[in-house]
Amino acid sequence: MHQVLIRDLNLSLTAESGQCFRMHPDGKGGCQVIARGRLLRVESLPEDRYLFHCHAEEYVSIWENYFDTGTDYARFFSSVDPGDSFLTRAVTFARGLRILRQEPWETLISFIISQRKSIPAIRHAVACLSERFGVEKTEGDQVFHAFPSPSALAEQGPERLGACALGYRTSYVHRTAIAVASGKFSLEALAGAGDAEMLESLMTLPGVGRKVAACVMLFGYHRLNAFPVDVWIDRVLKREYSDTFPFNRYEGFAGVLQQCMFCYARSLGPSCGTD
DNA sequence: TGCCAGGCTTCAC
DNA sequence: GTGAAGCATGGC
Repeated sequence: MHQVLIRDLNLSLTAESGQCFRMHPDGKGGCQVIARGRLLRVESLPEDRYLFHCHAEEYVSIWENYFDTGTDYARFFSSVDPGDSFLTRAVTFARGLRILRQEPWETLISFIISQRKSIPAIRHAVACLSERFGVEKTEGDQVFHAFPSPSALAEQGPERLGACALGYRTSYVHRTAIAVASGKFSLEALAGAGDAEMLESLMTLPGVGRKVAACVMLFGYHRLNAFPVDVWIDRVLKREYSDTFPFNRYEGFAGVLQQCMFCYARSLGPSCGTD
């Protein structure tokens, strides 16, 4: 057990923000998350304190980084143009949201699966792949499955992968797994690339277009300037900004604001509160 | 029952 | 280079 003080952290909002699919709120401000081959429970305590159900060493070596506790999000939010009422409302709504530092591989496959799927459907597919093809582990008296490795997915036939409701994305997942498992595509080497090079490189993978690549950059490589445009953000950019969002003003962290707008827009519904 | 979902690929033009 | 069609399936 390890107790820490973390300001500006909203675990349930982060868990349901659509950036991760194996993090579940406990309904009391805490959560349970499976990531980096481990299962962790976090309890919320009064006055911005959190009880991590792990040793202090594990907190320092893994979770401190995973929850991105070292980044000053208040600085991002306070830089928002006060005259931009939509963005001001979005960052107020999303206070406590963090961009998790997830593993590139899991993020890549999760967002290939995500295309034209709802968030609950993505969760089910990711859970199914993990349960069927991931290594079984235990944490205390709880059994869980790590996210499957590239080779574990590459060696499955498409019919076995497709049993997890991947639909037409099955061959994308399979072919991408083969590319990574064979070493033909190195996610490790990509970490040293510049943003433009990383985007182009990711888009060479099957099933990875501009939007999925941006998600992998933002959520898997913590490139905070990456700005995924999905159907929700596309509606926001058109309705609120007439397709002229001031990216230059938010250079270096536009992706954090994008995630705030995504959460806020979803809370309003498809009409973005215009009806 | 019908519509929509954190889109991508393919193929005309 | 641009735009439209087609795609599998689950959730609401």
